[in-house]
Amino acid sequence: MATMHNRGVNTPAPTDSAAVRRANLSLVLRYVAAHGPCARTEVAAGTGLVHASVSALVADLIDRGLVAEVGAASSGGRGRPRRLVSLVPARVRTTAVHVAWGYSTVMTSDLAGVPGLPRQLPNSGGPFGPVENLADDIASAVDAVGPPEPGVHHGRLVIALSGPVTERDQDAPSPARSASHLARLVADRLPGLPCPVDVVNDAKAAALAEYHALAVRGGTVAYVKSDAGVAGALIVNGRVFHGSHGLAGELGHIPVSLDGPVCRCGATGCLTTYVSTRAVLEEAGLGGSTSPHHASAALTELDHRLRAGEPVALAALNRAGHALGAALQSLTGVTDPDHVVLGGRLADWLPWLRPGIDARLAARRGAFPAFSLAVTPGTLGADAALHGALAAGREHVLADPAAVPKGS
Amino acid sequence: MATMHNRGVNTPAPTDSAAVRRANLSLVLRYVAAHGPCARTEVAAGTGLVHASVSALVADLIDRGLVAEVGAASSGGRGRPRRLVSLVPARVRTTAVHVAWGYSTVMTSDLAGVPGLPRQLPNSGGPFGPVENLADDIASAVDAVGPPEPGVHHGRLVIALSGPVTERDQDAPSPARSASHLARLVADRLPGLPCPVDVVNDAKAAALAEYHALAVRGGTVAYVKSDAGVAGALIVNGRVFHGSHGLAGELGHIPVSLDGPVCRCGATGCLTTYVSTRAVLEEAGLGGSTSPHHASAALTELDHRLRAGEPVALAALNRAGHALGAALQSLTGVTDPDHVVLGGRLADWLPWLRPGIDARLAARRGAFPAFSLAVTPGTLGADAALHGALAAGREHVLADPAAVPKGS
DNA sequence: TTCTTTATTTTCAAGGGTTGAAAAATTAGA
DNA sequence: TCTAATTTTTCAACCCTTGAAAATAAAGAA
Repeated sequence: MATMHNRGVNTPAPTDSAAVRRANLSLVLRYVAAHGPCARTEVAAGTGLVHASVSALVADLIDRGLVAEVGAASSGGRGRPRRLVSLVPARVRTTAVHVAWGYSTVMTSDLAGVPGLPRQLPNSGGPFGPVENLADDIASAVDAVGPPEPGVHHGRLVIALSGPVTERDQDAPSPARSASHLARLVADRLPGLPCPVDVVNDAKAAALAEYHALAVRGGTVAYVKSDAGVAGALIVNGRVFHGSHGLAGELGHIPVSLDGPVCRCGATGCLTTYVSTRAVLEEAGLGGSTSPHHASAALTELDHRLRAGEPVALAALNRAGHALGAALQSLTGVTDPDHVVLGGRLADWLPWLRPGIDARLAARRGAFPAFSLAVTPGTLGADAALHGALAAGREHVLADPAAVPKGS
Repeated sequence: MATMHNRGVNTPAPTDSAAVRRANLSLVLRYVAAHGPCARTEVAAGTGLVHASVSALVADLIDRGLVAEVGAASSGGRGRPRRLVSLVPARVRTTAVHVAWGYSTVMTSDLAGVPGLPRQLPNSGGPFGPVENLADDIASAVDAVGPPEPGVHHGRLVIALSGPVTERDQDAPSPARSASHLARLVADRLPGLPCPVDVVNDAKAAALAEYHALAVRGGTVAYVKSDAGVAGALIVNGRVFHGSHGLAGELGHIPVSLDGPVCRCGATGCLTTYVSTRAVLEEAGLGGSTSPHHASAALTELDHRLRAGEPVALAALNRAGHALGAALQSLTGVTDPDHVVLGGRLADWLPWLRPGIDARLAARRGAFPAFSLAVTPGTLGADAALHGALAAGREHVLADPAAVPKGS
């Protein structure tokens, strides 16, 4: 009797020559994308591939429209002039949708990462509503930007979301709220757009975007933001680190003190109780109302008072800074990043938070000579999640150019 | 003028058919190692490779002596009987050395992970001495177990070490104390053993060993131990996670409280000040002397008092348990592991630590339904680092069987 | 102007890898 | 003794990279 064994989920798939082609196509495309117009010789030297291979690979990429010749360039000396090839950014369009409470935002980008203008449109609810409504909202947002022009390949639709639909199916509260189910619902509503649909967590997407904005290669980068809630994510070697249940990098409920305020989560001394917008506003004497409108006005008022040097406001931020510093101390002890990016309100507040952060990290700096940790404000503002979703979409094309069809 | 571009450190190397062969050889070897004697058909079904490929790959592995036919096995029905192939564990020997203060321990293992008896021998110092002495000690430890028998391939010599020689060159305090320099010194002293030499951190090696002992696949596992000092490591998908400066997982200096005792590192409220052996002994009224002999006696005495229900001793452990629980709360918030293994003294103390740990983690369990975190004692005791070093050595062979030479 | 030199790109045979189909091997049952 | 069934091996076909040789194209020299 023949025993049929299926490969386990963690068993790698067999490798064949197609995988080799994929990897080398990706290598060449990334090189051209990163180094601008360049000759085949330069690509060969930069990638370690041989001239002959580069010729074939570039020809393949030209067939797929991802790369084009942009004329010759005599390099000073004699000899056959170099024929420069360059990325064709417009060949691939990536679309990202971010669903918030009351409105959705949609944005596209080309392969070079140049984004189109973001478009906002009202929706029927938020990420916490029925999943069918969610799919409707996403589909109409995508419809609003219209179909891609002929000859433009639609690479991927990426949905940035926070709420009960999670990035990985195994973390979803129920099968109906799994990423794959939402993706299928959206795809069904967009029959004219036959492209893969991904769901990413919005905080993780924002982290990825800020990581790319740093323009560092590799390393470990942590991202912490505070808006409605405190969230965060960890980027390791350019990829989101999920952890076992998709909760890695979520610093909101890190304990800062053994006996701090009681958090909504039930624990005591969570970071959230020190640095959330609500906590800071209350500590500054500006709390009381929960309406979004009032909160916005209160934030403006807080900013005025901070700039005016009002002692109560300064004390509130100082308290938050020390708490955040302690959290970063924990973060550093566990994951040893070299960079922390602060997003949301934390980016605006950083000047007033920094003394507390530095005080907490000073000891560590002294004890470990090799230790270094840069703490900087995020540069992308509220659109960070959208930009990250677009970057995730582009990454798929760069990693597997063979998925873009050949022929004009 | 031709511009020569070298590939950047993070740029992947080009892929070729040799890489394909390597990957598939590894796939087949891992399958045979994990599933015991099995027929080629079974390997094909389990790996996704085609019969023809499996035949060729198995023949290659037989050539290298890593696998052998172990006779036929009629599978009940009619048809040509299956010819079972099995791992040949004795084909490869891996050696690990652990250097401690005053003595070194050396152990070997075959490819199946069955270890030889550990051997201890006195050395001229510890990991903090001159690197030349370190190399001498390691070389004489390896000499003590003798050369491998003819026909046995020596896969790798792995050195488990804690101290100023770090696992990665970039984390070393000076070039003279880099892992590659030590490896070269050791290799020079062992001219008869032409095999690669690796240096791994002993806490990280112990973490890897405990991970393998759990027999889980993938996931995120954290390891924390307390002996002379508090250390730890993080295993992600079966590999050590280093972080940016090789300090990831080092929980010793996580802040547990904003205003705790002052630590030697300069910060306040570090985990070390609550759970280190010294701190617990002092808290239990058994501190005072720093001699190793006295500490050992004090630990035995502490154990007696704990079992007798002595209130001061119980209080000391309770304090440590709550601190450790808070640290695990931080750990969970940052990296979201599904398993924490406690090593060293912590494994012995776990029964008395658990109430504090559980109290701290209870809130988190309630807030995140999907959250789960098992906390278990390590099962490998003091030899964990050696076992981990051996596992790291075996992993190299399993990942690249082509490095083992062909021919008997 | 023509020839030589130089640098880039393409072409081509060779070698290694996987694959699918056919052939060979081997045993149980008719 | 023959047939069916199952496993293993063989073999031609195809894909990919590689190294060397050929083709291409411009600058400088005669």
